[in-house]
Amino acid sequence: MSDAATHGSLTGLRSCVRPGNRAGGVSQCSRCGARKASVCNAIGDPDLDRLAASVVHMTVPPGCSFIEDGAEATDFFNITSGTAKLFKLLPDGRRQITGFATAGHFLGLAVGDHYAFGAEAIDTVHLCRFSRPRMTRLMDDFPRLERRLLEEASNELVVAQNQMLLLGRKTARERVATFLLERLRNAEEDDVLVLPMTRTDIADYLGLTIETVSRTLSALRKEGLIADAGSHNLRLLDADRLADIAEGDRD
Amino acid sequence: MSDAATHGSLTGLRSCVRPGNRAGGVSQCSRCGARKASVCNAIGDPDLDRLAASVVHMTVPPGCSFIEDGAEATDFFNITSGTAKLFKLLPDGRRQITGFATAGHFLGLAVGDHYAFGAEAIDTVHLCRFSRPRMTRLMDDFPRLERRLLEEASNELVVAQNQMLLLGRKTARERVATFLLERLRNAEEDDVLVLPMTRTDIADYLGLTIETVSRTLSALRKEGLIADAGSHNLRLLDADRLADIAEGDRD
DNA sequence: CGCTGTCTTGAGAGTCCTCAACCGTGGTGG
DNA sequence: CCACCACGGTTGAGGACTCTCAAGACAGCG
Repeated sequence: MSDAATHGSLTGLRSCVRPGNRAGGVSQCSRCGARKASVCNAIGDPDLDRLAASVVHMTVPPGCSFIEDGAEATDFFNITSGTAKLFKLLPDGRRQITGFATAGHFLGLAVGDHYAFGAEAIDTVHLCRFSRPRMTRLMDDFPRLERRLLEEASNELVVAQNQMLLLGRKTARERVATFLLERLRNAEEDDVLVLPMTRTDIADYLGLTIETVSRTLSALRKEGLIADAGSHNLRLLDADRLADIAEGDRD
Repeated sequence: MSDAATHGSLTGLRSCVRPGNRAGGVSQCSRCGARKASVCNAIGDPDLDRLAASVVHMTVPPGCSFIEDGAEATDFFNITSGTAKLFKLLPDGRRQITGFATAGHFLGLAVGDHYAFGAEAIDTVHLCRFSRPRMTRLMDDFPRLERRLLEEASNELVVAQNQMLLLGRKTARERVATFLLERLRNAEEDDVLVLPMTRTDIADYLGLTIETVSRTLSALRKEGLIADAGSHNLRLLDADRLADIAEGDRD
């Protein structure tokens, strides 16, 4: 944890999160934009007040961490907007980003009672915090919620296996192509994707260096497969070709 | 899926599994050696007959696959003895082993209704097969089972994140050291570990080539950190030093 | 005893990393 | 207003770690 600063922005470590407010009225959860995509949709409208009473809303400014690797796992989190990075560190500061979490993602599943990863906001992140005891009670009362969580965990496992394949067996070019297509799913438009994270984040996610990421993107640009579309935006010009590259076809 | 044969033993693809028998008597599950470590321990003795009636025992010979990537996910599996490898393939045959599953491991959690990985027996594997509908009914009737599964999935996620760190950021030497220590946990003796898998499997698990694995083991042997202990066995002579290496300390 | 498959070891090549310089943008303060 | 700095990103040259290709050693088995 020494010179992690050389690898990331690292404003983190001391959490710079505002205390947060208990969710005000009954309608809070029903108006939540992330509800459709999140585990909360396992709880029906009539019971939403139970849910709303169990959560604390929080706002995490960019660059601030809200889960610290190894800390006691006291809470679960549900992201309602923004993007966070989840990561693990080696003692010498090498970092692996294990995933980017956006609206609807549920965080905090841990073995034992300590988090096994860190989490830091990339842009401003809004999230709901559940204490463990409250969450347990919710699961007791709403079995559908528990089933939904199992479903979510299964999804994450599949994603993790894909990422292992990427990290263990794909070339830099294939990794970047895979990443771009993956980002497409989080995109609003058909071919324009938003990259709120820095090159350093992308590199730490793909198991590469920022130079290799930059060079690879430049190459794809030169080949007419992608184009700039403003700051932190990219346009995919040939997603089919990128998909071929991502799977290792031809080069 | 073309020349995967160049990367692994690959007797697989066509499943060579014997049909299997319904678990005979009530006592089958209570005598199961894997019960202690498996999700089945969520179900109390009085209900074990319900459990036993829901499973089919199967024996999978070495080298045979019992889960095929992309196939319809009709069953869950619980390994009771032996070791299986879980893997994903790229179209050109590159393989990533995402994990080794031993007694107590629960397999088959999938997103949607298709498996996202393949599974193949390394040595002779004995397992219990649950059909999805039966499993769903069991979870309905035994909420503790469902909670246990969520716990298991959380564990797997933590393991997966560690593996991503390994694949994305560790050197060959660190990877091998990490692997050896990981194997130590599955070992019966304090310092002797069993490696039922081939070098090819280890390489595909660590994101390396068999040559690099072999060279790295030779180097550790030369340094007096490990020693041969018979076929497929290794003795760890300095686990502390290996732990340092695994985390990137000094060299 | 020869065959086959696994493992080991060596030499050379290639991909990606390291080190370094440079560019562009945004914020700050003289 | 603009110089200055900090930060993120790009590009280049050289090097290192791991891969590829190849040959040989070893063990199991018909």
